[in-house]
Amino acid sequence: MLPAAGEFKSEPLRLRIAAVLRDAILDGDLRPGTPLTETALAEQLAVSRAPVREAIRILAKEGLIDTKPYRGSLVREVTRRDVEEVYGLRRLHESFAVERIVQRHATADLDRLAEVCTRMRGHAEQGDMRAVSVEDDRFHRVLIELADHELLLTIWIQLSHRVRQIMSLRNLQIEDPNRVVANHVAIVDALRAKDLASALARVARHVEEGSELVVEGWIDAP
Amino acid sequence: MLPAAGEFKSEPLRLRIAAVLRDAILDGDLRPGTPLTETALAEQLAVSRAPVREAIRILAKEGLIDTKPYRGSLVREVTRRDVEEVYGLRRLHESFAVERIVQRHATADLDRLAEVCTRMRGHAEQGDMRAVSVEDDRFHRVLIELADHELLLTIWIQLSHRVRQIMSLRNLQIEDPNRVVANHVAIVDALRAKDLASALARVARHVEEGSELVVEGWIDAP
DNA sequence: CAACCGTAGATTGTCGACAATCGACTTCCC
DNA sequence: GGGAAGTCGATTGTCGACAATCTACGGTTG
Repeated sequence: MLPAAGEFKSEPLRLRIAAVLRDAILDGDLRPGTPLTETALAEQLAVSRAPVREAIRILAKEGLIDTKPYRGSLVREVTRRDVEEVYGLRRLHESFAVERIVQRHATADLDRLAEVCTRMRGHAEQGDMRAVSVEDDRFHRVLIELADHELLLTIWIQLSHRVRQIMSLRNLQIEDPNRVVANHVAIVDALRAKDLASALARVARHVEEGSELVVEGWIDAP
Repeated sequence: MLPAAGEFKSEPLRLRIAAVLRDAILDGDLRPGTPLTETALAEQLAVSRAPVREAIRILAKEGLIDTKPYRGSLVREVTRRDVEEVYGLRRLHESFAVERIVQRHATADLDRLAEVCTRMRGHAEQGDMRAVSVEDDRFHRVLIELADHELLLTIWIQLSHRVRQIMSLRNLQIEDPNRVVANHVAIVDALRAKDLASALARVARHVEEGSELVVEGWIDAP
């Protein structure tokens, strides 16, 4: 098997740098408040300031970094309000996706969701919580994709980044994996049955649960 | 009266350039398909390529410009699908805002909306359709602001840009100004009465009308 | 001692030059 | 005449240097 095209013709530097920084932020390696100075990063990464600068701009647009003119950038603080807003919009957009899926009779594509569920169940049975949450992410990503709405997808991607960051900052996996699997299966079932009301309710409930789990006891930085 | 602070300490160049280009695109002066080369723009604006480059990146993130690595940028084409997607999300987000406004008992702030309506009515009576649509924009912007949701607002701003571009590309003002005013007043009334169902229906209807008016007869570039 | 001014250090903002890449055109060979 | 390799112009990608700006600190003055 030949390597993917992306391996040879490397992406522009700024995108690779942005990806590195993004992962570091989203995984909590760069905690909120950490200053990001162009010069220092450029030196560390052994590149010039130009691509670093552009990477920072990209992440700023994604809401991961705060930048003040002539003063520098730092990893954005995540307040309780941010968490509530992110989850609120997440619920809104997932509901929208569900509506469209039911309307568009995309029942055939639902197999993609079902596949994710079975993989998730496998990991759950083996107690691999890490893998479960990866499939969890994928599930919701696929759900949005099935809505067949480009603009929705781009907004969703931003939101999902924020969600990932929030989860890493509050690294608790106290959820019951079997329950998580059951929740997702229930959503697929409702979609298969084209039961819009039920699907909406289950999605809303699911997001709500996650939100409560995270918001509860969230402490804002002073 | 002293000049505003912004007059003295000028914003970073990239932002001013981005603003200029954005206005040009949104007003239809730069039509979709127009190539934007960094060198040419830099020369025209008598600046270096760096800030021009950043401005282009900003607009690319906003979905106004398409960029291909090493190939250049051009004003993004707007397809019928784009129009449908933009209006679909616009409706979604305005509905969300209405829900929050009713929930949060923000009835006092509704005066801000009422003010916009009266200004709009004034312009309508004088037949100044241009001014009416400016107030129209402001109305929906204020509506979103009243939802008191920062993330929603940032997404909305992007959406409103796209809406503005779409309107300029299809410069028809065949709407009856008095009808437009009445629609907005009706929304405020429903909000005042805390009649969520009615407010949602009226907003949805309003957006739908605008959408139909624009989508109808939209021709995609080949 | 307090308030103010000015300066120093750090950081971003802007610039011009060079390198890398892409797509189209040309040319060469069959 | 057709196909493929090579080349060329245009454009972006990257770089290092210099300028502009901000804040904090320290000195000065009443």
